Amino acid sequence: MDKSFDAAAAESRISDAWEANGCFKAGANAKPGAAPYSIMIPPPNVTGVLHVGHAFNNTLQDVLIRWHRMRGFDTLWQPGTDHAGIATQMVVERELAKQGKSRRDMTRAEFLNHVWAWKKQSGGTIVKQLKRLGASCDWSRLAFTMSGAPGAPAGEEGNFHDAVIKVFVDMYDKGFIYRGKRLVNWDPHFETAISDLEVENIETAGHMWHFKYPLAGGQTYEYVEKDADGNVTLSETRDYISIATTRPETMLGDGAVAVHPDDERYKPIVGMLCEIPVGPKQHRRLIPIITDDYPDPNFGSGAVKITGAHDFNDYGVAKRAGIPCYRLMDTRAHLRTDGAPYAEAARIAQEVANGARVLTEAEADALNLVPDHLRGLDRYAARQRVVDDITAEGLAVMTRADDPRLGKDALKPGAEGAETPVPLVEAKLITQPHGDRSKVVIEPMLTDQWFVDTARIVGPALEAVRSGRTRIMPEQHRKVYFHWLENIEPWTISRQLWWGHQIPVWYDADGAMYCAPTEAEAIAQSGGKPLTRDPDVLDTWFSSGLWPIGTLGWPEQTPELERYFPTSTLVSGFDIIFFWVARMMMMQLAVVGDVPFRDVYVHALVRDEKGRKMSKSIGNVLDPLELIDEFGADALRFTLTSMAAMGRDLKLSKERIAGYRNFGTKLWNAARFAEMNGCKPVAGFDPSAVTQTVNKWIVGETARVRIAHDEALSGYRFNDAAGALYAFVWGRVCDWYVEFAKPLLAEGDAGVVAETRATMAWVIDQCLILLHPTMPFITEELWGAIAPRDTMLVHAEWPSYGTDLIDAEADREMGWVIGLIEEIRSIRAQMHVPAGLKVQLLQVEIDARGQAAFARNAAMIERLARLSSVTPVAAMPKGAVTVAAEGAVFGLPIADLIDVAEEKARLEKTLEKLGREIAGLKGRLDNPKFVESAPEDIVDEARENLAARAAEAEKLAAALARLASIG
RNA sequence: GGGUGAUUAGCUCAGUGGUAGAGCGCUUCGUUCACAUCGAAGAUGUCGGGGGUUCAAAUCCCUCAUCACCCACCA
Repeated sequence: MDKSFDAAAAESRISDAWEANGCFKAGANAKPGAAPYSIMIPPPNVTGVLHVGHAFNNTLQDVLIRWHRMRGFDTLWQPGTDHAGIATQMVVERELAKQGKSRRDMTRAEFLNHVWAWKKQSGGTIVKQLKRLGASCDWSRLAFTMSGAPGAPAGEEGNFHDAVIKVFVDMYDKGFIYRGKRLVNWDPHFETAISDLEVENIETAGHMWHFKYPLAGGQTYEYVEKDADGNVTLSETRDYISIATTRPETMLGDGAVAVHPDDERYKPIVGMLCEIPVGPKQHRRLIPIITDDYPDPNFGSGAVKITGAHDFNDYGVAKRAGIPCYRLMDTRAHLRTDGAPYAEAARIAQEVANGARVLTEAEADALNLVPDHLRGLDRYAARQRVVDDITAEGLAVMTRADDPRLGKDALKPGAEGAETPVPLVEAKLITQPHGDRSKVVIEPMLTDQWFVDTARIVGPALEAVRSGRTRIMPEQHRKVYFHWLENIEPWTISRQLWWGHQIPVWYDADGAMYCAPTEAEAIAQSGGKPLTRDPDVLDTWFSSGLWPIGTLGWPEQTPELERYFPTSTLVSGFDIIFFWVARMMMMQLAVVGDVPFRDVYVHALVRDEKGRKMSKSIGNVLDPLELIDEFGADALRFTLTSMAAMGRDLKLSKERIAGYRNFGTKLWNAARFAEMNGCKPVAGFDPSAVTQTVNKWIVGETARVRIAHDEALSGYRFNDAAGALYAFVWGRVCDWYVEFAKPLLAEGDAGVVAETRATMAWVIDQCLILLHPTMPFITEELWGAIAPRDTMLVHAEWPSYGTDLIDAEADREMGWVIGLIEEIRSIRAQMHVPAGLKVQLLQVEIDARGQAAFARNAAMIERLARLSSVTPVAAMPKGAVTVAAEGAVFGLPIADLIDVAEEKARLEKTLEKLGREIAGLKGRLDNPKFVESAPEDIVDEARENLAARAAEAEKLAAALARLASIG
């Protein structure tokens, strides 16, 4: 065997062997009559490359799957990828752009061919990367959320598309899906609607302008402001109403100005008309001043302009008050260029405002109220023009340059100075919605879209978690889940993209809708009319919401669906609880009436060592593949598993991974030691039949760690499971058992040597088995290297031994031996005894139990404490250092080597510490309430502790006294 | 504006009622035949502040402070 594990060389070889032997296939290694255990992989984007988050998520899944597989469950880990509508279309369009091509120059079918071609070429990347991590998915079942879609090339067959379409049609028929013109989040970059969840609200520096809307016909009113006590603080005659806005360009689409019904300041003018201070003077529009509960009298001027087509709040007000919504922008958020010239549109709008005319929604939408000189401008360019125009006209509200409201980032055109009036433009932090993919500011847009009426299917999803039919762990995420579902809004599912599942709805010439799985059926429904299909596709999450049943063959009642659904565990990051987990719950319950999974384990985010989210722009991204290259997949996996404490973000650093790489090397060398000492696995070895104390002890320790590991993993406490294994392998097996075994193997009689070899081989095997779920590669390699085996380690039998292997007497004895060795080592180090020098141990007094323990383990103690001999003496000689152990006193005659003062200091320090402990224990035991109320075992433990500490203190006090007599 | 979580050794973090641990780092020593990707020994903590419950609090409750994240329509 080499000195260390060559991960780079071994990993691909081992991976190939696992796959070649079908080790990961559904049901592989299942015991007869085994219970199913299934996990659905969160499908990574087909465009994706493996990042640390994937590595984390999939490591945890693999640990669970490998553990269950070894335990003989009928396992399925279902892999696959997601077509990721927007993300993929974005990538392919970018690729096309490099070749000077654009989607707009080709037909839909042509573009989709490009996407499929791209998917074929690079869609397998992430799958290969998952394999490098060691993910033991049943790769023969690799699924894709667009398989079987029309236009899919050979090799992309499957029925996922059919399942998605069937669900859409069913939900449409039940009325769970509807179409309507609504204000939706519009991404001007991708030119599509997106759902609420795809919007990120980001606080950005912005401005709030204050403008005057003149009252129609030069009317005036007395504007009165009062303080909280009702004292008048301002009273003046005004011919305008002051409006504050962060988006002046939307003034063009105003349909009204709203004030709160209780706002005394504006009561005189409610019902009047005021003028929008933009556009050609001769066609300036007048709009009504209305009341609504929405305006907050304490914010801004208390008056809000109502632009129903470009603001969600305004939309609500407009709907309530019957104010028309005038759309100002096109799909790119440029001001509209279509429709009649401004003069004509403004005239019609004015008739509406005057109450002389009523527009239908469609008529209002067709009206382009953008003044001619602003048409075609980008929204931000338009904003500047509008502000300039109004300011030039003198309709900006003026204030003094030292007005604190202006803030340091306020726009202050013209002269500076406190006495100089400037337009009131407040510098303000504005929370603005951004597209999570495009990063551009979202424009609320009035468009026709498809929606899932989530309120109608949310009930069962709430109930399933409330009742515990599906468990969400850690518990805190239940609240998040409940909160979101209890306040759920309709889900916008249509996207104005080409890559995705096209909505199965057709329209006839009159606009009547026909929803059917195929065009032929839609035509039949219509009675044979010519139809055109809705061009939109479905939100990616609509199809991934069907991932559990879709991958198992639904709507066919396949054996896999029968066997593995509902799935056992879902492992997901908290960031997609709403996007994915909640929607899978709702949709599976709505479609097949059952929960998609029993347990949901929600893990945290991986961050960099400074706790920042990893992002390309910061440049702090750790590439898992590079980490695997550098440290091996096992090291990365063990690190992630060790850090997977529930509910907390984890900060990943290379140092930590290096530490666990070293752990692998440690294991490797323990196995190497075993090999070099002829420790071969013995068929039929019975761990309960060993006779040597040290062997009994390590067998018991092995049982302990198996129990601890399994309990931890059953509760999804991955870090505890990994920690227990680490402490056992390094802290018990390597630090002690291997060292104990050395003298036995070198000097023991034939029987002892044979038993120790067999035990050592067994212990190493147990280490490999127990570590395999977290460190599959190195353990598989060692498994094969140690001996010829019937099966690969991936299919080895998981042990079930329990506490019956723990021998209390062996435990106690080895605890005593280890304690004694540590004590002697500690004294040697503190007294500066040269490490290589062997010293004599004097046995001053020892009870029968200690005598026996010492005798059985003398060779080990001598070796590990570096003793030259052990000599019984009648009394502690002068100059010997006292070594106190339970039931015994030893001495180290190292007088000529030590400094009396130093030894005195050592004893005093130890005594002081003991004294504190004794005082604490005494204090508790002297308190009658403690003895009465505390559990018996706690009290007993305290008593035993006190006795042991007191005995030790006594011995050390004696030693100190003796030392004083010398000095 | 709501909500959730965090605050423990120099750093990163475990620890859900019994008197505080790990890894890394640090100090000293070590070429003992598995391993220097190692070994031995060691130092370092008013467990964020304050109050309460309890025989007993890092742990439960209240409060304050700071930080992080999520959700949210203040023009």
